Amino acid sequence: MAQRDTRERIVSTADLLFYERGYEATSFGDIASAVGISRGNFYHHFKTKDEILSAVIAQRLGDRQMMTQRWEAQESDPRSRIERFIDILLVNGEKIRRHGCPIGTLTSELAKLGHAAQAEAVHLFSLFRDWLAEQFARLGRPADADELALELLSRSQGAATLYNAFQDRAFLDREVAAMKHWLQQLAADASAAK
Amino acid sequence: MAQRDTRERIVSTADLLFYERGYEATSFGDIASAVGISRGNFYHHFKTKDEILSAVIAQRLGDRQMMTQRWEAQESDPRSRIERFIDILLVNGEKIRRHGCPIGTLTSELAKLGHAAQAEAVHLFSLFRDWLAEQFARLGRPADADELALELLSRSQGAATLYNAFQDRAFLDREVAAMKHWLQQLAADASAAK
DNA sequence: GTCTATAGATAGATAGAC
DNA sequence: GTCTATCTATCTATAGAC
Repeated sequence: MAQRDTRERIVSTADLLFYERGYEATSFGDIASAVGISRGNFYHHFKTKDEILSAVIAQRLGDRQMMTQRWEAQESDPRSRIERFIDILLVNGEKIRRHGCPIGTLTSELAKLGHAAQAEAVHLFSLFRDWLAEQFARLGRPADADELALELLSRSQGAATLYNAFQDRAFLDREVAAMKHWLQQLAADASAAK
Repeated sequence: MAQRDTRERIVSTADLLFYERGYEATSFGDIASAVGISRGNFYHHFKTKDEILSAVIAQRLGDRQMMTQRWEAQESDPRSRIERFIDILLVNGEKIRRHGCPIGTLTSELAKLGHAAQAEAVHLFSLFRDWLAEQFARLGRPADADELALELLSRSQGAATLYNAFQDRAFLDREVAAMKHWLQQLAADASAAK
């Protein structure tokens, strides 16, 4: 299955380069030389640049879905699961400092390009939005679970953007602490209401 | 002063196109045809693409500085001034829905490109950061004025990014209301401490 | 100060040998 | 399935006529 291997290597390499340099700024030649194949071979696997973008987004969707499933398996209570989401900012801190959030920056770029795949990229946000909403509902906030999910997504996006701009680690740590404190208050209020 | 006019038209047009399509995706030809001049004439005013980017950032800096000065002239108390900042999200709502925040998206793109002008673009954030910090200090929070300024900047960035992605006006309105409520609490706490 | 013409590099994409 | 060679379009940038 050498074909399958090459295809996967192309997608993984494109995923990384699209994140680090941006979609528009990454050429077929960049990807081909990074994978170690010729441009001609490249076109045997993907006919257009749009095709590889779709494959990259699909891979990211799969990755993130596995991530949330792992959190569900490892953490039993919704608050701990949501904390795992917040911790992405710390776990991927160095990457975010250099290249921003891989979901937010891709979505923004595709929106500007008027690219058809923008809707697919937004699915990446929707995946976390829906998963977080489910956790907030279980935490005792079924009525405004979706609003809380969007609010947390929004805060993490803002933190990623400003950390990328200012590169101020103290700011990132404060934002993470603030989100966890906000989450703790929600959990405490929910317990008191019972 | 036909030269000066042409130069200004180039900068204004580039400013708009860089915002709507992104810096990398906008070519000299795009700018030249939008202005209504030839590509050759273009190079009489700007020798490289980097030069025009610097001019665009400088113009945005001037615009935003005038904006904050206008807010200072029109609003006497710091809380009203900070509210004017929050209101940008509503005033420019339609543009943000389609193209995101002009400062956040430019900074992110330049960071990915490893572009030298990224530092200049971050100055745009710093301008608002410093101005907001001054207002928070006057509001009675001199000790953590800069932290509060970054927190508000962060929230507005997150709101802009998610509004651009989901295009959900109700979400944007909720975020604006939440920021104003947070500001009101800060002002009330500051008054009580006196 | 504005234009046309064009260089030189690189982009996405294709054809065909092996 | 991988390669080389090549096409066409477009990009940034320059030269020189008017």
